[in-house]
Amino acid sequence: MARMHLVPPERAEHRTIDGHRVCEAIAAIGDPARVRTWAERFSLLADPGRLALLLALHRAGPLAVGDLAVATGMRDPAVSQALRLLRTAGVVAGDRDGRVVRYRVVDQELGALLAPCVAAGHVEPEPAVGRPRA
Amino acid sequence: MARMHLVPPERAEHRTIDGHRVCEAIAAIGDPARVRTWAERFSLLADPGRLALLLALHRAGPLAVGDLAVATGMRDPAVSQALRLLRTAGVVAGDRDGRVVRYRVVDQELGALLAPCVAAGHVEPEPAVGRPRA
DNA sequence: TGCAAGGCTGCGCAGCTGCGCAGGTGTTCA
DNA sequence: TGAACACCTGCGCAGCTGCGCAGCCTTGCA
Repeated sequence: MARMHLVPPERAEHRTIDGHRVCEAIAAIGDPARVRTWAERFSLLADPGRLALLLALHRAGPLAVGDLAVATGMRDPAVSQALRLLRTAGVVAGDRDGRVVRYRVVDQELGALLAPCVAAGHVEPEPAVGRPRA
Repeated sequence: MARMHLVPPERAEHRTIDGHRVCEAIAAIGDPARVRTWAERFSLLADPGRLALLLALHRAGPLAVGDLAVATGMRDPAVSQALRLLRTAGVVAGDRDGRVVRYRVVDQELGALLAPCVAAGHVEPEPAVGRPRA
Protein backbone atom coordinates (compact mmCIF):
# COMPACT_ATOMS: atom_id res chain seq x y z
CA MET A 1 0.00 0.00 0.00
CA ALA A 2 3.03 2.21 0.19
CA ARG A 3 4.67 2.74 -3.10
CA MET A 4 2.14 2.92 -5.80
CA HIS A 5 3.20 4.31 -9.04
CA LEU A 6 0.50 2.31 -10.67
CA VAL A 7 -0.69 5.16 -12.77
CA PRO A 8 -0.62 4.10 -16.40
CA PRO A 9 1.97 6.08 -18.28
CA GLU A 10 -0.71 7.31 -20.62
CA ARG A 11 -2.45 9.11 -17.82
CA ALA A 12 0.61 9.92 -15.82
CA GLU A 13 0.87 13.41 -17.16
CA HIS A 14 -2.68 14.31 -16.28
CA ARG A 15 -3.03 16.74 -13.48
CA THR A 16 -4.55 15.21 -10.40
CA ILE A 17 -6.08 16.69 -7.30
CA ASP A 18 -5.08 14.00 -4.83
CA GLY A 19 -2.36 12.02 -6.50
CA HIS A 20 -1.87 9.49 -3.76
CA ARG A 21 -5.55 8.70 -3.62
CA VAL A 22 -5.54 8.11 -7.33
CA CYS A 23 -2.93 5.43 -6.76
CA GLU A 24 -4.98 3.94 -3.97
CA ALA A 25 -7.98 3.96 -6.22
CA ILE A 26 -6.07 2.17 -8.94
CA ALA A 27 -4.96 -0.38 -6.39
CA ALA A 28 -8.55 -0.76 -5.20
CA ILE A 29 -9.77 -1.34 -8.71
CA GLY A 30 -7.05 -3.87 -9.33
CA ASP A 31 -7.28 -5.99 -12.40
CA PRO A 32 -9.79 -4.54 -14.85
CA ALA A 33 -10.63 -8.02 -16.02
CA ARG A 34 -11.70 -8.94 -12.52
CA VAL A 35 -13.89 -5.87 -12.34
CA ARG A 36 -15.48 -6.82 -15.60
CA THR A 37 -16.10 -10.33 -14.35
CA TRP A 38 -17.90 -9.02 -11.30
CA ALA A 39 -19.86 -6.58 -13.37
CA GLU A 40 -21.07 -9.47 -15.49
CA ARG A 41 -21.94 -11.32 -12.33
CA PHE A 42 -24.04 -8.43 -11.10
CA SER A 43 -25.59 -8.02 -14.50
CA LEU A 44 -27.09 -11.47 -14.10
CA LEU A 45 -29.10 -10.09 -11.20
CA ALA A 46 -29.87 -6.83 -12.92
CA ASP A 47 -32.88 -8.13 -14.81
CA PRO A 48 -36.23 -8.42 -13.01
CA GLY A 49 -37.02 -11.62 -14.82
CA ARG A 50 -33.80 -13.37 -13.95
CA LEU A 51 -33.87 -12.03 -10.43
CA ALA A 52 -37.39 -13.33 -9.93
CA LEU A 53 -36.38 -16.69 -11.31
CA LEU A 54 -33.39 -16.87 -9.00
CA LEU A 55 -35.44 -15.84 -5.99
CA ALA A 56 -38.00 -18.49 -6.81
CA LEU A 57 -35.38 -21.17 -7.31
CA HIS A 58 -33.46 -20.07 -4.26
CA ARG A 59 -36.38 -20.29 -1.87
CA ALA A 60 -38.84 -22.67 -3.46
CA GLY A 61 -36.39 -25.31 -4.55
CA PRO A 62 -36.16 -27.05 -7.91
CA LEU A 63 -38.77 -25.88 -10.35
CA ALA A 64 -39.72 -26.72 -13.88
CA VAL A 65 -39.64 -24.20 -16.69
CA GLY A 66 -43.38 -24.09 -17.10
CA ASP A 67 -43.94 -23.59 -13.41
CA LEU A 68 -41.44 -20.78 -13.37
CA ALA A 69 -43.28 -19.21 -16.26
CA VAL A 70 -46.52 -19.34 -14.29
CA ALA A 71 -44.89 -18.04 -11.14
CA THR A 72 -43.19 -15.12 -12.83
CA GLY A 73 -45.77 -14.39 -15.51
CA MET A 74 -43.15 -14.72 -18.19
CA ARG A 75 -43.49 -16.67 -21.41
CA ASP A 76 -41.90 -20.04 -21.70
CA PRO A 77 -39.26 -18.95 -24.21
CA ALA A 78 -38.28 -16.04 -22.05
CA VAL A 79 -37.84 -18.30 -19.05
CA SER A 80 -35.95 -20.80 -21.10
CA GLN A 81 -33.64 -18.18 -22.51
CA ALA A 82 -33.00 -16.64 -19.11
CA LEU A 83 -32.25 -20.04 -17.61
CA ARG A 84 -29.94 -20.82 -20.47
CA LEU A 85 -28.04 -17.63 -19.74
CA LEU A 86 -27.83 -18.47 -16.06
CA ARG A 87 -26.82 -22.02 -16.85
CA THR A 88 -24.09 -20.85 -19.19
CA ALA A 89 -22.84 -18.64 -16.39
CA GLY A 90 -22.81 -21.59 -14.03
CA VAL A 91 -25.43 -20.11 -11.74
CA VAL A 92 -28.14 -22.71 -12.15
CA ALA A 93 -28.30 -26.31 -13.28
CA GLY A 94 -31.14 -28.35 -14.68
CA ASP A 95 -32.02 -31.90 -13.73
CA ARG A 96 -33.97 -33.79 -16.30
CA ASP A 97 -36.79 -35.98 -15.02
CA GLY A 98 -38.56 -37.46 -17.94
CA ARG A 99 -39.64 -34.56 -20.08
CA VAL A 100 -39.50 -32.19 -17.18
CA VAL A 101 -36.37 -30.21 -16.39
CA ARG A 102 -36.12 -28.89 -12.88
CA TYR A 103 -33.67 -26.08 -12.31
CA ARG A 104 -31.84 -25.23 -9.12
CA VAL A 105 -29.26 -22.69 -7.98
CA VAL A 106 -25.76 -24.11 -7.85
CA ASP A 107 -23.67 -20.96 -7.46
CA GLN A 108 -23.73 -20.41 -3.73
CA GLU A 109 -21.64 -17.28 -3.98
CA LEU A 110 -24.20 -15.64 -6.15
CA GLY A 111 -26.99 -17.15 -4.14
CA ALA A 112 -25.59 -15.35 -1.13
CA LEU A 113 -26.08 -12.07 -2.96
CA LEU A 114 -29.78 -12.87 -3.01
CA ALA A 115 -29.95 -12.94 0.77
CA PRO A 116 -30.01 -9.18 1.40
CA CYS A 117 -32.58 -8.85 -1.31
CA VAL A 118 -34.83 -11.29 0.50
CA ALA A 119 -34.09 -9.97 3.96
CA ALA A 120 -35.08 -6.45 3.08
CA GLY A 121 -38.47 -7.60 2.00
CA HIS A 122 -40.50 -5.97 4.74
CA VAL A 123 -38.74 -2.66 4.98
CA GLU A 124 -38.38 -0.13 2.24
CA PRO A 125 -35.36 2.06 2.85
CA GLU A 126 -35.67 5.62 1.74
CA PRO A 127 -34.95 5.82 -1.96
CA ALA A 128 -35.97 9.44 -1.85
CA VAL A 129 -32.62 11.09 -1.38
CA GLY A 130 -32.98 14.78 -1.00
CA ARG A 131 -32.14 16.20 -4.35
CA PRO A 132 -30.15 19.36 -3.75
CA ARG A 133 -30.82 20.39 -7.27
CA ALA A 134 -33.54 18.36 -8.84
CA MET B 1 -45.94 -21.89 3.76
CA ALA B 2 -48.33 -24.59 2.74
CA ARG B 3 -51.52 -23.42 1.19
CA MET B 4 -51.03 -20.26 -0.75
CA HIS B 5 -53.44 -19.42 -3.41
CA LEU B 6 -51.39 -16.55 -4.60
CA VAL B 7 -51.51 -17.60 -8.16
CA PRO B 8 -52.86 -14.76 -10.24
CA PRO B 9 -56.22 -15.71 -11.68
CA GLU B 10 -54.89 -15.16 -15.14
CA ARG B 11 -52.39 -17.94 -14.74
CA ALA B 12 -54.52 -20.09 -12.47
CA GLU B 13 -55.72 -22.29 -15.25
CA HIS B 14 -52.29 -23.10 -16.53
CA ARG B 15 -51.15 -26.63 -15.96
CA THR B 16 -48.37 -26.87 -13.44
CA ILE B 17 -45.95 -29.61 -12.53
CA ASP B 18 -45.55 -28.81 -8.85
CA GLY B 19 -48.41 -26.57 -7.97
CA HIS B 20 -47.44 -25.99 -4.36
CA ARG B 21 -43.95 -24.99 -5.32
CA VAL B 22 -45.34 -22.52 -7.76
CA CYS B 23 -47.14 -20.88 -4.86
CA GLU B 24 -43.98 -20.91 -2.80
CA ALA B 25 -42.14 -19.37 -5.70
CA ILE B 26 -44.69 -16.62 -5.99
CA ALA B 27 -44.37 -16.00 -2.28
CA ALA B 28 -40.59 -15.93 -2.63
CA ILE B 29 -40.80 -13.41 -5.42
CA GLY B 30 -43.18 -11.27 -3.44
CA ASP B 31 -43.91 -7.85 -4.72
CA PRO B 32 -42.77 -7.46 -8.33
CA ALA B 33 -42.03 -3.82 -7.66
CA ARG B 34 -39.57 -4.83 -4.97
CA VAL B 35 -37.89 -7.25 -7.34
CA ARG B 36 -37.58 -4.53 -9.91
CA THR B 37 -36.10 -2.19 -7.33
CA TRP B 38 -33.45 -4.71 -6.47
CA ALA B 39 -32.78 -5.43 -10.09
CA GLU B 40 -32.12 -1.73 -10.61
CA ARG B 41 -29.88 -1.79 -7.60
CA PHE B 42 -27.84 -4.61 -9.04
CA SER B 43 -27.81 -2.95 -12.42
CA LEU B 44 -25.87 -0.10 -10.87
CA LEU B 45 -23.08 -2.56 -10.24
CA ALA B 46 -23.45 -4.25 -13.58
CA ASP B 47 -21.28 -1.78 -15.46
CA PRO B 48 -17.50 -2.07 -15.28
CA GLY B 49 -17.12 1.67 -15.22
CA ARG B 50 -19.52 2.25 -12.36
CA LEU B 51 -18.21 -0.74 -10.48
CA ALA B 52 -14.66 0.54 -10.79
CA LEU B 53 -15.74 3.96 -9.61
CA LEU B 54 -17.53 2.48 -6.62
CA LEU B 55 -14.59 0.28 -5.74
CA ALA B 56 -12.28 3.25 -5.92
CA LEU B 57 -14.56 5.44 -3.82
CA HIS B 58 -15.23 2.63 -1.38
CA ARG B 59 -11.59 1.91 -0.64
CA ALA B 60 -9.72 5.08 -1.48
CA GLY B 61 -12.11 7.55 0.09
CA PRO B 62 -13.44 10.78 -1.38
CA LEU B 63 -12.16 11.46 -4.86
CA ALA B 64 -12.62 14.18 -7.42
CA VAL B 65 -14.10 13.55 -10.84
CA GLY B 66 -10.86 14.18 -12.67
CA ASP B 67 -8.94 11.86 -10.41
CA LEU B 68 -11.51 9.15 -10.92
CA ALA B 69 -11.16 9.62 -14.63
CA VAL B 70 -7.41 9.12 -14.36
CA ALA B 71 -7.79 6.13 -12.07
CA THR B 72 -10.30 4.39 -14.26
CA GLY B 73 -9.11 5.51 -17.66
CA MET B 74 -12.54 6.89 -18.45
CA ARG B 75 -13.28 10.29 -19.93
CA ASP B 76 -14.48 13.05 -17.70
CA PRO B 77 -17.99 13.15 -19.12
CA ALA B 78 -18.35 9.41 -18.72
CA VAL B 79 -17.30 9.65 -15.09
CA SER B 80 -19.57 12.59 -14.52
CA GLN B 81 -22.51 10.84 -16.07
CA ALA B 82 -21.91 7.65 -14.11
CA LEU B 83 -21.64 9.60 -10.88
CA ARG B 84 -24.79 11.46 -11.68
CA LEU B 85 -26.57 8.16 -12.11
CA LEU B 86 -25.21 6.88 -8.82
CA ARG B 87 -26.05 10.14 -7.11
CA THR B 88 -29.61 10.03 -8.41
CA ALA B 89 -29.87 6.52 -7.03
CA GLY B 90 -28.62 7.73 -3.68
CA VAL B 91 -25.51 5.61 -3.80
CA VAL B 92 -22.91 8.36 -3.75
CA ALA B 93 -22.82 11.99 -2.73
CA GLY B 94 -20.58 14.83 -3.76
CA ASP B 95 -19.00 17.41 -1.50
CA ARG B 96 -18.05 20.62 -3.19
CA ASP B 97 -14.74 22.17 -2.20
CA GLY B 98 -14.16 25.21 -4.28
CA ARG B 99 -14.33 24.04 -7.83
CA VAL B 100 -13.55 20.48 -6.88
CA VAL B 101 -16.29 17.99 -6.10
CA ARG B 102 -15.25 14.98 -4.10
CA TYR B 103 -17.56 11.99 -4.20
CA ARG B 104 -18.05 9.32 -1.59
CA VAL B 105 -20.22 6.27 -1.10
CA VAL B 106 -23.20 6.91 1.14
CA ASP B 107 -25.32 3.82 0.54
CA GLN B 108 -23.87 1.36 3.02
CA GLU B 109 -26.20 -1.39 1.95
CA LEU B 110 -24.91 -1.24 -1.57
CA GLY B 111 -21.40 -0.74 -0.31
CA ALA B 112 -21.74 -4.04 1.48
CA LEU B 113 -22.41 -5.70 -1.84
CA LEU B 114 -18.96 -4.56 -2.89
CA ALA B 115 -17.33 -6.51 -0.10
CA PRO B 116 -17.46 -9.97 -1.66
CA CYS B 117 -16.23 -8.47 -4.87
CA VAL B 118 -13.21 -7.10 -3.09
CA ALA B 119 -12.65 -10.12 -0.89
CA ALA B 120 -12.63 -12.53 -3.77
CA GLY B 121 -10.23 -10.38 -5.65
CA HIS B 122 -7.14 -10.98 -3.61
CA VAL B 123 -4.97 -9.15 -6.01
CA GLU B 124 -1.82 -9.73 -4.10
CA PRO B 125 1.07 -7.44 -4.84
CA GLU B 126 3.55 -8.99 -7.16
CA PRO B 127 6.75 -9.22 -5.12
CA ALA B 128 9.38 -8.90 -7.80
CA VAL B 129 7.52 -8.73 -11.04
CA GLY B 130 7.60 -5.13 -11.98
CA ARG B 131 4.59 -4.84 -14.18
CA PRO B 132 3.05 -1.43 -13.66
CA ARG B 133 0.85 -1.99 -16.62
CA ALA B 134 2.00 -4.18 -19.41
C1' DT C 1 -47.89 -45.86 -33.18
C1' DG C 2 -50.03 -41.54 -32.81
C1' DC C 3 -50.66 -37.65 -30.07
C1' DA C 4 -49.99 -34.32 -26.61
C1' DA C 5 -46.92 -32.07 -23.40
C1' DG C 6 -42.56 -29.88 -21.97
C1' DG C 7 -38.86 -27.49 -23.37
C1' DC C 8 -35.64 -25.34 -26.68
C1' DT C 9 -34.22 -22.41 -30.78
C1' DG C 10 -34.27 -18.89 -34.93
C1' DC C 11 -35.62 -14.62 -36.08
C1' DG C 12 -36.68 -9.94 -35.64
C1' DC C 13 -37.90 -5.88 -33.22
C1' DA C 14 -38.31 -2.27 -29.86
C1' DG C 15 -35.96 -0.22 -26.12
C1' DC C 16 -32.24 0.90 -23.47
C1' DT C 17 -27.23 1.93 -22.30
C1' DG C 18 -22.76 3.74 -22.30
C1' DC C 19 -19.73 6.84 -24.25
C1' DG C 20 -17.32 10.40 -27.12
C1' DC C 21 -17.39 14.96 -28.78
C1' DA C 22 -18.36 19.74 -28.41
C1' DG C 23 -19.93 23.41 -25.72
C1' DG C 24 -21.69 25.55 -21.40
C1' DT C 25 -21.45 27.09 -16.26
C1' DG C 26 -19.27 28.36 -12.18
C1' DT C 27 -14.90 29.03 -9.60
C1' DT C 28 -10.09 30.38 -8.80
C1' DC C 29 -5.93 32.81 -9.75
C1' DA C 30 -2.59 35.92 -12.28
C1' DT D 1 -10.58 41.41 -16.13
C1' DG D 2 -9.20 37.63 -18.58
C1' DA D 3 -7.58 33.01 -18.60
C1' DA D 4 -7.26 28.49 -16.81
C1' DC D 5 -9.44 24.93 -14.45
C1' DA D 6 -13.02 21.48 -12.76
C1' DC D 7 -17.13 19.86 -13.70
C1' DC D 8 -21.52 19.31 -16.05
C1' DT D 9 -24.84 18.87 -20.11
C1' DG D 10 -26.88 18.20 -25.11
C1' DC D 11 -26.53 15.44 -28.80
C1' DG D 12 -25.92 11.46 -31.45
C1' DC D 13 -24.29 6.91 -32.36
C1' DA D 14 -23.00 2.16 -32.00
C1' DG D 15 -23.87 -1.87 -29.40
C1' DC D 16 -26.35 -4.72 -26.58
C1' DT D 17 -30.58 -6.83 -24.26
C1' DG D 18 -34.87 -8.86 -23.45
C1' DC D 19 -38.79 -10.75 -25.34
C1' DG D 20 -42.61 -12.34 -28.42
C1' DC D 21 -43.89 -15.24 -32.11
C1' DA D 22 -43.58 -19.35 -34.65
C1' DG D 23 -41.68 -23.73 -35.22
C1' DC D 24 -38.77 -27.95 -33.92
C1' DC D 25 -37.09 -31.70 -30.97
C1' DT D 26 -37.63 -34.95 -27.34
C1' DT D 27 -40.30 -37.51 -24.14
C1' DG D 28 -44.23 -40.06 -22.14
C1' DC D 29 -48.70 -42.00 -22.37
C1' DA D 30 -52.93 -44.15 -24.28
